[in-house]
Amino acid sequence: MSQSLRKPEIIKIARREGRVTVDGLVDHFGVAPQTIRRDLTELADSGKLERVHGGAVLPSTTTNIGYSERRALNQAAKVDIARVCAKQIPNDCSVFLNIGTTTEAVAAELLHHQGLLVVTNNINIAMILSQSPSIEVVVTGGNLRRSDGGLVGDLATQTIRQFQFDYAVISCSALRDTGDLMDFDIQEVGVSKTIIAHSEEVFLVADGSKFERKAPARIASMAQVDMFITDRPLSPACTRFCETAGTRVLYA
Amino acid sequence: MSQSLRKPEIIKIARREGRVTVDGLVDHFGVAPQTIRRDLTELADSGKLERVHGGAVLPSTTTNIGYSERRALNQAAKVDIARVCAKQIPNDCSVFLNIGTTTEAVAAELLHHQGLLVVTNNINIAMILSQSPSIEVVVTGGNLRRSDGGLVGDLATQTIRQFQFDYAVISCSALRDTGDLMDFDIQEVGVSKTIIAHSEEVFLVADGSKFERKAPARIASMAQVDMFITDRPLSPACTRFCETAGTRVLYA
DNA sequence: ATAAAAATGTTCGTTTTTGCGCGTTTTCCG
DNA sequence: CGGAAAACGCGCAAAAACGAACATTTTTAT
Repeated sequence: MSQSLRKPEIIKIARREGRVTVDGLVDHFGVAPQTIRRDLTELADSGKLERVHGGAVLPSTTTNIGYSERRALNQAAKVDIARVCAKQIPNDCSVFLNIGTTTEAVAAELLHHQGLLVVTNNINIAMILSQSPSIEVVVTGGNLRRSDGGLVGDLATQTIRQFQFDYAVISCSALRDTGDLMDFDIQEVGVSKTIIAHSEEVFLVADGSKFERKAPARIASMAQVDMFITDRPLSPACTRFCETAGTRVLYA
Repeated sequence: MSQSLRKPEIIKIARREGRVTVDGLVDHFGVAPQTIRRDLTELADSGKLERVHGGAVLPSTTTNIGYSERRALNQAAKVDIARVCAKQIPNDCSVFLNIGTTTEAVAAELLHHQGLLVVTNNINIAMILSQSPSIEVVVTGGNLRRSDGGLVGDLATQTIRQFQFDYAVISCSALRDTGDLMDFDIQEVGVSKTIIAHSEEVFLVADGSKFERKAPARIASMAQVDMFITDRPLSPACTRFCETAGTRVLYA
């Protein structure tokens, strides 16, 4: 099959966004629609994508709708945050990535790092990183949570306890002005706490919408986070809290 | 800059950007396009890059292609075997599925069972089974093997040791007439041995072509297998061995 | 210092890719 | 239901990229 420089990037975009449009790709690459159609047709023939009118989608009927919709939500912000986060991580070190669509975006941005050992309890991240030959991927055990591909429970914490990570990239369901990281799932909280305890540097990635959400279980305080990467300016109260706690804040 | 210095840098750029263009490299190094083409051709010949029109990309797709091609191989036989195997597994029990394309087919056939607890060290199986709301999926930890989505190593065996399964469905790389199950990967052997030790009933699924293959590492003897599901009649020697050992043989 | 060897640049014919016109199919909306 | 608009695929010509052969420069060895 003939190859093209564009095809790998089309797949990458499709993986990130869940779908691609002919028009969008025309703008992105600056080529004629016909050319994009040819690419999409060939990618569909080889099974990498599934052709639809106006573009193409991932062939994975597996990922459930709720999840892929959530993934698309605020995607642009997530990618920006992920890019900034990935820049903070050097080559040749060990990294933990936990559950979350933003951490998945970080995984995609890490694909071209070298000599990484990445441990994750997110099966989607494992699939993303398996593309790279220069990244060693370790998956924690655990109960598979259908809703988001996360591995949770005692098996997950057991595995994490056997490592000491250079960097941990974590996410959360909600954030409070008081500087508390909150989550919906109590099992996930146990995992996150263990991750923080076993990492030298903790990075929190979360877009601004997390401040508008509520969740019942407390994971940790921002004081335990070394760097917080987000997209919108924090509230004055939260800014003050981070300053006092010594948490660096980066804006994407 | 001499050639010896250019090639490593091309690879470095390719790793960082995911792709390189002839034009881009011409600008970067200030040499003629033909020189860059020669470099790229040689890098492609040595497998470091994959040549495409206008430049080159990382050869990451190669492993996936190899896998998807292998998956297609003998697919009809695998599905038949999988169907027979799935019929032998009741509802409401615990099952282990290990690495292998045939076991993946078994996973697909199990989708309509109820009340199963399935443990697996195969990430593809986890993805397949996550479609079913009535199956509890547990993934073992381990190092992700890019070639087939398998999780191997000490973490995997550690996890398995914490369970006792009603049924184990295992596969192997090759079979010998002497009734030995063989595998290519020594790490996988450790996992398989542990599975057998922690299961009440062991099912072996393997199509007939496995008898024509060779593999270096011995997993176990057929005597430790309770049921062997295959598609072609066994050799007389092997049939006799199974009778003596009390292994039931089913044909799909 | 000098000649052989290796690497690079140049030219040119060939192959691959791309863009455009146009008729057909699909989707959208009244 | 039906027509308009968008999207699609096909064939062909132009453009870009390619590889081979040969000239030229740089490096290496004696």
